[in-house]
Amino acid sequence: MHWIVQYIHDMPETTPVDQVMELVSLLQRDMAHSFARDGLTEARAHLLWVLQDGPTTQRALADALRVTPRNITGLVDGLVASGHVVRRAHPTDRRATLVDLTEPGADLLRSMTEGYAEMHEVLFGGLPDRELAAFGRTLGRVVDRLRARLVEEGIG
Amino acid sequence: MHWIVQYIHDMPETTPVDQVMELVSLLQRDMAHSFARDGLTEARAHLLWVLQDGPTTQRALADALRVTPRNITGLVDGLVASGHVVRRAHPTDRRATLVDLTEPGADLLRSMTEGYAEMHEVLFGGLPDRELAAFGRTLGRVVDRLRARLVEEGIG
DNA sequence: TATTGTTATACTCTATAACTATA
DNA sequence: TATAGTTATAGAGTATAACAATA
Repeated sequence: MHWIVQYIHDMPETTPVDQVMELVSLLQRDMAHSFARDGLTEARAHLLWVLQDGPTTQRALADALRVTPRNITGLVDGLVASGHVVRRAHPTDRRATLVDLTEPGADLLRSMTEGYAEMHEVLFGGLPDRELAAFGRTLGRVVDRLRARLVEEGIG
Repeated sequence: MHWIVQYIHDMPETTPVDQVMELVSLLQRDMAHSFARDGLTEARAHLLWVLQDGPTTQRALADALRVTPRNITGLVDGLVASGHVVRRAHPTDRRATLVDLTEPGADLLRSMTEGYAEMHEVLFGGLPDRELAAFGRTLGRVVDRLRARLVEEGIG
């Protein structure tokens, strides 16, 4: 299938898998840059992102970020120090801690959400609707395949 | 454009950007799992991958991996300890060190290359040629846009 | 003077294990 | 007993700064 990309970019060795890998690499760099500009690391940005859904226990954050509870302690410590979140007592479970956004944290999350929305324009702006629709259909299948593979391998 | 994915997956809030982000997330997890199975971290796997092109100076590795030369010292130390690479004297520049694959390192790189080739089947196997071609065309444009954005922002 | 790679130091993310408080 | 979060400890990746050897 080399010809697909050859035709467009004249890069004789580029395959669709290469394109996907480059997309991943570019997106990682772009996001890391955005987060750093906001004074965030990727892990802390991820945690903040999860807090969109409201105050969350550290246990739930550990599940969402797929890291151990111990890591959440450190990430929350950092975000408390930077003034983005606060720890609050859980109303019914005295073992648990709720992590909640501060006002500056909520502001930052809002700007992150706006950046996420702008990503649509960056990636797909000006693309014909039919082309975008077809792309979305195929991408949906690819994502489903990959998700199935992870489940198969017991990574899910 | 929400309807695109709604139509297929009945996930009312999923956008093409969400799909791309999930693709990135799933691929990261899949790769991290593969590398760990081979006793590698992502950073060391990346370094090994660059060595496909032959013996390489640490300076060149730093550029390829986009990290400081100091980091390369640590990564190469680890790969030397695990027996995957060796340091060799540069034939003409006595300041420089060439990093080269050992036989076990070359074997592992070969299996990584095979895994990369199999990724085509995982992601696209069974997809009609026309659909894959269209996907590759659109993905090429998306990657180009993203690359341009990074250059614009001075990240390139 | 500039470059290559190192030592020294520090920060972040990650993990496991042992522990306290609570359910 | 089980769960939520912490302290203790360790390893890996990253960075800057200062340095020695070489170009």
